[in-house]
Amino acid sequence: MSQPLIRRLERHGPLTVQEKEVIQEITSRTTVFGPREEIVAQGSRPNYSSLIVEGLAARNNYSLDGRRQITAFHVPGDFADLHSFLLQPIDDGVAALTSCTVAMVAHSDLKEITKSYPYLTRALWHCTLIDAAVHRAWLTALGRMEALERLAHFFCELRDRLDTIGMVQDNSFDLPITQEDLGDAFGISTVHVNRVLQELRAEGLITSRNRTLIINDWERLQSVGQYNPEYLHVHQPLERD
Amino acid sequence: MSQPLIRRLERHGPLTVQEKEVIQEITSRTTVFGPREEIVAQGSRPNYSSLIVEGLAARNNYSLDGRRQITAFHVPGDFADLHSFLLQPIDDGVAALTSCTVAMVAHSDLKEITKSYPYLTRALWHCTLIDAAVHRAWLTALGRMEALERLAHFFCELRDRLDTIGMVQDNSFDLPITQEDLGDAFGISTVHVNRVLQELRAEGLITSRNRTLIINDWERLQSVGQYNPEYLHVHQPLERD
DNA sequence: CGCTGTCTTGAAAGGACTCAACGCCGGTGG
DNA sequence: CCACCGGCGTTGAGTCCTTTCAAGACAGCG
Repeated sequence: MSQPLIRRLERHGPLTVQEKEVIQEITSRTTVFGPREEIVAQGSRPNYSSLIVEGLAARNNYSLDGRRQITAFHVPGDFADLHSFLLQPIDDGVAALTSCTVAMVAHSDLKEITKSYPYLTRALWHCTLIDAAVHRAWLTALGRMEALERLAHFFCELRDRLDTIGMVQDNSFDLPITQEDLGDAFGISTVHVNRVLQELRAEGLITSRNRTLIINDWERLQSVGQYNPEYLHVHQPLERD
Repeated sequence: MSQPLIRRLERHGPLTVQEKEVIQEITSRTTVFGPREEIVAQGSRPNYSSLIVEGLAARNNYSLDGRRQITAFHVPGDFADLHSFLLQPIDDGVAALTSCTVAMVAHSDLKEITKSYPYLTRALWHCTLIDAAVHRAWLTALGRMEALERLAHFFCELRDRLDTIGMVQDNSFDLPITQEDLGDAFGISTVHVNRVLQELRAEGLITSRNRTLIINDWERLQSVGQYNPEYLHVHQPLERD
């Protein structure tokens, strides 16, 4: 299997043979985590960053009184905590939603990259910037959109992110996220998630059963969610020189 | 006046003379913007990043139907859109809240830094990671906290950020942010901001008059806002080698 | 002195929450 | 092979936080 990080970085421009070798090398150590298992603990100081090779993961931020906020979902090819390279301790823990294969990339290797591979450095930096751009899209959703719009927006986002890695067929994809998770991500109660999902179904926008989401009306779902995929910068070229 | 960016970066570790010279050089071109003036337009593709040298600025993200979400506030020493170096077009515009002195740092200069100054590169990357960490703290506030807690949390955050640049005296500081701005940042209506502020005042936590905020009970304000300053990474050391 | 942006207040309406109970389904173990 | 169990989804009713609309007060500025 080709390294998902290489594919991910090459979305923005080709890598040299040498760069690809470096990536291959630093991502060779992998571990498998079971569903609901914690990959990185909030408040810990790992000396590696976790790259999702396979599976779906979430970043959890528990507030002082124990409420959970999911700050990100991660698909294969995403670094779940690349920021822990420079930011310690880690302020949000990573947990597997499904069974996950994770590559542990040593921070020392990342540091070497910043010394010898300027383009790779910018590409990795770029990854963390997209992460932040998604945070901002979520901020707008949480701050200024209603529950129905938030979920519609998220389903659009997830569709596009999964599509770039070939995990969408006919606007349908696996959705191993519980209603409780959705609530914790988008600031609504589990009960209300349930009702909003019913509304999306009743509106003919989606079908969901057995952990599978089918988007029945892609145009209208985007419109309801006020979705504009630009913030994902999926194929934005990254200048090499 | 010593360059605020140098002071900012040196919070995490000393710079070499040469590094300081580089920073001094790339931040030499400055412009002044009046209150409410737009510094960078949403959707534009600037070839420089804006460093706030003096004044207070906000990042605005307008959704498709025109609602505004403020995604960040920036104090002197902050890059308002360092991410535009690698992420184009810019997804959130920058606007001055007060009169602002802004240094325009050419992206070409930043790219040169990534080629020749690994430590500076990591330090700048680090700046964008803290930016994202603040986003996550806001996500938790917007998703899982009530209006009262959100504002309490923000006042704690702002106090600490202003304190590191010497703009707080006796737990009081200038607050040139209107109630409408606060609402747009924390997902509440202007009317409700007003009522929540009254409650914070009635509880004896703050006093606010004439664009000045006085924190009367710092301990309790932090407790109400469930505030833990760790995510700001104010004095986290950044390894040089 | 009047204008305009900002702050304040009141009342009614609505979106979302909490609590509590029930249904569904796949997995486990006897 | 079936009963039990736990996780997840669904439903109903009452409550509460927050919004909207509308109007008035205040303050700085030209």
